[in-house]
Amino acid sequence: MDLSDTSSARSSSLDDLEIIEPLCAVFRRRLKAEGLKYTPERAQILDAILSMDDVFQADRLLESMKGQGFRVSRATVYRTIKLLEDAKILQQVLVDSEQAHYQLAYGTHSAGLIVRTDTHEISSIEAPGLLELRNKVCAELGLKPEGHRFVIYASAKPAPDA
Amino acid sequence: MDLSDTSSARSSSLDDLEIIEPLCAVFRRRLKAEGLKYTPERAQILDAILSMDDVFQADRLLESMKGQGFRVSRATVYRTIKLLEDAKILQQVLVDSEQAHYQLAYGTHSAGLIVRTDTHEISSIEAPGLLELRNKVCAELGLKPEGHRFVIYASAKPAPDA
DNA sequence: GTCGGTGCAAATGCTTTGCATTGAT
DNA sequence: ATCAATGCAAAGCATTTGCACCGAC
Repeated sequence: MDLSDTSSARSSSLDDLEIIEPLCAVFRRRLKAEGLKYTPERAQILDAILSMDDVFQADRLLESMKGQGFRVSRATVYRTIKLLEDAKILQQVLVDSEQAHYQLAYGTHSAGLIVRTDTHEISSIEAPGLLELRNKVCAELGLKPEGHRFVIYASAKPAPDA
Repeated sequence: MDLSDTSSARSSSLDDLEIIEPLCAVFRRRLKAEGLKYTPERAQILDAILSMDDVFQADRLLESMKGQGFRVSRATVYRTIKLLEDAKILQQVLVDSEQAHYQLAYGTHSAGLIVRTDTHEISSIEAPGLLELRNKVCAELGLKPEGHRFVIYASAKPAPDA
């Protein structure tokens, strides 16, 4: 199963489609291309993901869905997340070694994240030059870059008084 | 338990000590400062770590030790790794969401890693400017930087023929 | 009507923990 | 001697999987 295939009639990348085509349509198309089915559960899960924070965890997603009255099983949530990863709609981000975190892959976040060590909030950041740095390093080593990730850990500054 | 305390007689940071003081001495001192014991198992584990690859996993460490005829329990390995992390001798690096990976914290690796997606080899890299980038981003957000990590995923270049 | 999908519960795999015993200081 | 450390086996947790039933195509 390779949902990342882009050699269909519309071969544009996700980046191009995000604005003009809703993600659910992208997903549906990728599924069909693999002979897989676009079920209500999968639609609901993608929908719920769109209403989550930038970076979320599978368990929180399930929790959120249950809170909204959806009846999905944990297994289906995990299975669908995996499908969305395969389809390059979702990507895993490594924040800590506890639970997997995910974020939408469209919009070409510069793969930069800032993790608040005090509040545990996570957000994407603009960190220019990473791509170039990555490519330079890979070129020097004679390797083909596949991806990269930059995570900053930070906390609130101490009160400026005293 | 706070092994990271550096307010003892010798208050220099690990970075200063790495060359002039063997890590086992550092560890021993930090343990003593906390009223903990420097056991043969702990010494052996630290020793085994020094002979591991730059980046290693707890399980591989245990395996390697068993291969060398040491008789440590899995529990002790995990417990000691945690102590070494507390003591800032070891640090966790996030490479994938499967298993935790560790590397020695001394030597001020620039917190850059390259992960081969084909062979799964992991090595540290020099990636200049990351610290500055981190500090700049944090300054803009009014946050205090605590740490950062840059991971590049790459594979062998396809054969240059054809 | 066919496969693939779903939910459930059991299984997995890494890591942690309770407890009785052992050992460093 | 004391109090922490060890080893074992059991427990925990996030995630995955087997299986019987269900439903999208």
